Amino acid sequence: MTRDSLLPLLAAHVLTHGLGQASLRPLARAAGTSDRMLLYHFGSKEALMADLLGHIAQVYAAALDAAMGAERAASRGEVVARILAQGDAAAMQPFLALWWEIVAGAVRGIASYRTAARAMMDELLGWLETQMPADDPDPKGGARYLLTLIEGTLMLGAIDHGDTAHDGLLASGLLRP
Amino acid sequence: MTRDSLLPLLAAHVLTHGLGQASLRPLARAAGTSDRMLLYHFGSKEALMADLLGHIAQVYAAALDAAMGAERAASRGEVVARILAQGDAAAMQPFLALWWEIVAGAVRGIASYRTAARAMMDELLGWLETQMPADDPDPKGGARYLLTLIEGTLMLGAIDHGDTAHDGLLASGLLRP
DNA sequence: AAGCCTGTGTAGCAAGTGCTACATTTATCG
DNA sequence: CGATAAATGTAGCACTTGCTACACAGGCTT
Repeated sequence: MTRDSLLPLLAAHVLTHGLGQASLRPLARAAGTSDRMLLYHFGSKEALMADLLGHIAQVYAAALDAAMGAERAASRGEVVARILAQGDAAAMQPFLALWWEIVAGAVRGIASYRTAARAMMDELLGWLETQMPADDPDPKGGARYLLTLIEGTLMLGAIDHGDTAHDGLLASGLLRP
Repeated sequence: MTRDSLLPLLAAHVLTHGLGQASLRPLARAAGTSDRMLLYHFGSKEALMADLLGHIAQVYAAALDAAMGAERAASRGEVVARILAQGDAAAMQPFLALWWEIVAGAVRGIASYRTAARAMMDELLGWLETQMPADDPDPKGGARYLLTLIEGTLMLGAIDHGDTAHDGLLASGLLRP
């Protein structure tokens, strides 16, 4: 059991149960080892969480790569629709649920959370830029505009205000009814 | 020490220290009482949190009321600028920091968090509608559009991507450079 | 073969968690 | 005043938290 072979098991547990349940003994159980060994491999819980969040950010990046469509979208609205469909996919749900815990931790100043949040958002923004329509007049600014809208939509969806966000997107003119 | 006189003290502690540190003994210390008495007044920690989050939602609503400008904005961009300036205000920072913990809890299915999140977002949306320009062609949809943008901006700001959001707002055409 | 480093199990510690039992004070009402 | 109820203090329980001390195996080099 090396450190690298443990990370996927730990990530799986955190993705389904959340960061609140991420204490050493449950994590160890999920990875088939003991709290003693987790500390042996990672040094401390803080270091473990840093490694783990880093690993999760990598997995997220890989998931985005895998989801990257071959051909570009024809309009900004199509980009938004594609990404939101992507966000609704079952495979992305655990990431979304985890995301808000990471944001909350980042705001509270926990360094590893900040790092993971930045990494995941950089990844998403980069991906978004590649997805912009070929004839977009301002792909860079447009990607940032869409990212802001998308994140707002995801947040509203997370608190049962999905309809609000949907109506907002309709009013933006990006989506057709 | 009645239940209602305790709530502001508890809210103050939670607003500055976060929900992660909200265990009975620290809360009791902040309110000048004992864990024993908190349970006596609220019945259980779960009930306490429900009451507390409800109270915080009320305080938030009051803060929004107090911040409501007298005259309407002239354009959607001005509405966004006003609200973001409002969000940057020191008085709102504790609410913002708490907000993401509430969202994270809501996503994990904790009922009282969901309720508080809904209440606060309903309040903000209602406030936003009153702030829309008088000549806006679609105040209701527009408010939802702006809400989505604003929440996305706040989230990006929370993870050091404030510049990204700002560029996005510029690209949206709502804000002038 | 002797020693040593890496990996692992067992047991435990001090602190903190929500909550409870019991006793006691304080206030209210007949 | 005396009784009854509401409010509070003191101790503690069973459990979880991150982390550590100690022992002990197995394979490695010399």
